[in-house]
Amino acid sequence: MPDVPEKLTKPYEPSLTESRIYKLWEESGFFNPDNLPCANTSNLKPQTFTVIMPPPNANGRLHAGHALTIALEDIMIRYNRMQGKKTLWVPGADHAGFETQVVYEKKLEKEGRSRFKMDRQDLYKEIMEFTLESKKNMEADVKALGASCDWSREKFTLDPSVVSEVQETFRKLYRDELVYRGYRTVNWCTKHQTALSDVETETTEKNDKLYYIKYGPFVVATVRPETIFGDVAIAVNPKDPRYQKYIGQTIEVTHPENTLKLLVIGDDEVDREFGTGALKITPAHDHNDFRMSETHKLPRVEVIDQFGKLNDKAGKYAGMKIAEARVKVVEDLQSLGLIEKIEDYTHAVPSCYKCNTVIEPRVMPQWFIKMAPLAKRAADAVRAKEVRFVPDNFEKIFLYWMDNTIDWNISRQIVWGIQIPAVICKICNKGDLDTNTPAGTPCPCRGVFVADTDTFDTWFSSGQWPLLALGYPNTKDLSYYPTQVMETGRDLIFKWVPRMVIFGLYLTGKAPFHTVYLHGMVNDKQGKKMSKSKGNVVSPIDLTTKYGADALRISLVVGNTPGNDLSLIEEKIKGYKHFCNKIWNATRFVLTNIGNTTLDTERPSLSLRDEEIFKELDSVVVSVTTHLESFRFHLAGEKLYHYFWNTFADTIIEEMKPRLAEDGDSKKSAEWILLHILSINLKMLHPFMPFLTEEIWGMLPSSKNPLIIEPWPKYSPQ
RNA sequence: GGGCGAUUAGCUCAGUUGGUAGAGCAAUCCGUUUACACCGGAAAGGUCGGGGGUUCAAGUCCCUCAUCGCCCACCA
Repeated sequence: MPDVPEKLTKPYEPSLTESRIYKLWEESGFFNPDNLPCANTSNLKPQTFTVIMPPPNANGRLHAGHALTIALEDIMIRYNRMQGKKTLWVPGADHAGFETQVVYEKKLEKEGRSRFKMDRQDLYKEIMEFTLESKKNMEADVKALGASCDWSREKFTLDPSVVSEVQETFRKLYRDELVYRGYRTVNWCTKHQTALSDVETETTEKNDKLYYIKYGPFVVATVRPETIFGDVAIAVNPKDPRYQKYIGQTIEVTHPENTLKLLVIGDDEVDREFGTGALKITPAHDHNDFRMSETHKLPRVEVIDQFGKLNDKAGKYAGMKIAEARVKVVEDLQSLGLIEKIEDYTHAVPSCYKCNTVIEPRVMPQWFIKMAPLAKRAADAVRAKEVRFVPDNFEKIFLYWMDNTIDWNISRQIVWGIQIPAVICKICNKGDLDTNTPAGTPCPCRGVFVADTDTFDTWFSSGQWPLLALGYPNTKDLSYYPTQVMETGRDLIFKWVPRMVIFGLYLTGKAPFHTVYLHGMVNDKQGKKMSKSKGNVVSPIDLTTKYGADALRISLVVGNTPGNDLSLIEEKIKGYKHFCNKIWNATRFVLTNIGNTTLDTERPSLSLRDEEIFKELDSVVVSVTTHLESFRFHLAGEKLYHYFWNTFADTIIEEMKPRLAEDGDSKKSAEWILLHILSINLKMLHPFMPFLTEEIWGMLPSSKNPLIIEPWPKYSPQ
């Protein structure tokens, strides 16, 4: 019996293989496309294949969804690398502005500290230290999963070059009049003390009361009686015969604290069927009412401050929190006989997606991006099929989003982020680029321009990520742009994907990727979303330790169709660990039975039955290749699994056993068949199960290059 | 109120252009034959959510209903 490596005589043990093999790959340099054979041999420009990794948040460990991302992207990358393409996968880390700030604030809270009592610079420095430390852990997790990405090109969203380019984009938008300083209602979180974009709010069902309040000749229905001090008008539908006669009149309304003069306006937006058909207008604390104040030129009276308390406009209610004031105001209105009735009412209320605090719309000066023209270009590109979606029904969702944009508030009142390169006047709220107007310049309003301390919404920088990750505007790597595939979670179809398309088109005229592959969410075994509060979070690193990265990877991919959610079932991973061992044991059998046959041994003459075996293998190669080209990774993986186990191991090996016991040509050809089928299987399995296959590849007699750069099998060897 | 997805074997899910239903796990029986018990073999298990339609043929296309899930939404 020929010698087989000692480790092959025992069951497969991933922990003895994985970190060693990863190191081998790193040292080979093949993660970097500049070192690939195709980069150095041909004088022709080799075809490139590029994927930009969605940069994981550098504020914790990877979760199960990341593992799916890594598995899918690494499959694409390894497959295309083996196809001989100049293949680049750029890793990154996201500072994740508000997300990280929230994580860090929780940490501060536990220590009995508060960001509001800290110096901006000190806070920034602390979060930076925390982030850089977390970043290391996150990167170790990415490596543990086997990601064959080019670490020499890794980017962090707070790298100085990234920061300055993000700021430059803002300046360009400003010059192109696509960014403006607006004074409008924004989504204000009273806990986190910052404005949020619409995608950072979550609507939750709330049971409230609907109060019918007498307003002079009207009765208006409202859930927010505490805002009556900010009322400036009553709106009715102009077609409503009940109220038509009042339109244009000013009516006097008595409240507990004061008497208001309210203009009656007619507006088609008012639903005649809801409530009483008459609506009180509070422009400073309601997005709708604000819009009406624009069309009808109404004043805006602020009555709630940044902490969610009533201000002195509310007289004796000043200083009270919203909930408390509501109770008191209702009591007082009732004693004045001004409440006609109170109904139970269930409605959807936007709240902060991090702390669930009800969002308070507040009028604030902030920077906004004009979305309509940018979104139109993105929609056009998608309609022209310059960008396609897998699965394709996401195209509809994307287009719906692009056709219904509202201007994007990019100012955040937090320190953790990229500072907006602007100056503002705190008196008149005018703003300008820092490069146009240096801080300290007097403002015509007799104020003075000071540096804006606000930071960008994190999606403003991540929206430019495909370019930033390639070092834009530095041209060295721009030959990799546009990239081929953007693979990410389906929840990012509106948070992230459109912004990347928009900025890619805006900055270069080209969409940043041709294909958007969206995977579903990885849920727990009951199909429930994983969350820390539910305590059902499963760490991919724990699973890797227990079953091996290969088993985890392929179990996440097989049976998982794009766009659909996946239940993470440990039994399934265990099943694929068994598959790893099956491959391991089949290899042991082959290597102990092939005598002197090597990968270089010439093809012997084959029987008719042997030809059939290779014909079947050919059809597997064709089908696996087609599936991979068509993003059907789940089918490619399943096909390989069954071919290896049921056909190769159960049938072909068994069939060859008697021949191996003989002597002569039949034995020789049997040896050759076994080694070659094993070798072709290893190549095709490599993108799915890189560690195990690379380890075994190195044991095959006369294998030279590492498997990572072996050519993808096209057809059976002749 | 709108949109999307799902509904297939006990469980988790596949089933690409329509052509007589598949896998893993679980459960049943047999087997320890020198790659592997993290194994092999055998058998069992589904009127593909209901109803209609198109077709020679439908899990697959169309309509409709039901249930579940997700997302979006400015009727105060």
